[in-house]
Amino acid sequence: MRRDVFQALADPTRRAIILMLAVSAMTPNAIADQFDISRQAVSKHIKVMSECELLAQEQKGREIYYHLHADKMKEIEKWLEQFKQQISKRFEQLDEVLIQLKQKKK
Amino acid sequence: MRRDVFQALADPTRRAIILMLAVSAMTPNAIADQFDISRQAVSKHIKVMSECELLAQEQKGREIYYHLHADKMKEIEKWLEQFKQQISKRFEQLDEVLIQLKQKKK
DNA sequence: TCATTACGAAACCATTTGGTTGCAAATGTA
DNA sequence: TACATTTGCAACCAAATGGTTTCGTAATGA
Repeated sequence: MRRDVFQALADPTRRAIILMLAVSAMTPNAIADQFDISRQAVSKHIKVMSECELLAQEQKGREIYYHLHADKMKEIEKWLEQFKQQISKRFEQLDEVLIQLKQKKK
Repeated sequence: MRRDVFQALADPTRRAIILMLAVSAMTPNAIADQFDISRQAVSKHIKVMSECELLAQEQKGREIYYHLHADKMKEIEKWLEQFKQQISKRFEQLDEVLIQLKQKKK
């Protein structure tokens, strides 16, 4: 099983859960109330996100509050930075072509 | 089948392909040469990315050059913005708690 | 004309995914 | 103590995923 933040973001339900937990920690029941799927289905999503260290749990009596480990999202940003860096290479290559065309003219 | 940019990014091979195509368009064979999997496996990844409109093809004789539709990546950035906005709400709530504590002291 | 090359499509397979229902354990409450 | 609530875990299922091999077809070049 692949377990990284990209995998966590791949499912729309998980993305919605992440946006909710970004505001404040919640219990599985409270999260499940917001969706049309079963509590257990939500629990599975929570498990996936826990496995990629996006979530931390805090037991309070019989309730478990899930907190978002927001820093993990930086991995996405890091990749996006890498992506933009590659894009800039494209333009560098274009520049080279233009320079070569210029030299041919001479 | 879910077909969005998040899905496209979920697989590490696809992420690597995207980074390559960000620099310049490539043919399926040229892409496959960079990986240990079969050309057909790469073709499947290309298909997934095409279906979520991340790729555009340009036929040149018997070769097909796949170009990256880099703008599509903005959907990821858009979601990340939304995420950060939610995170900021968390601090607004914290501020409220502090204000309430202050008022209780009086 | 004919072999080669580049590619997509199809069939197949094991594994993963996203969902379900049922159950047991732990905790809080009457 | 008895009962209700919150939760995780296991079993199960259909569909999707990521890979393979095989085949068909269109363009290239000798």
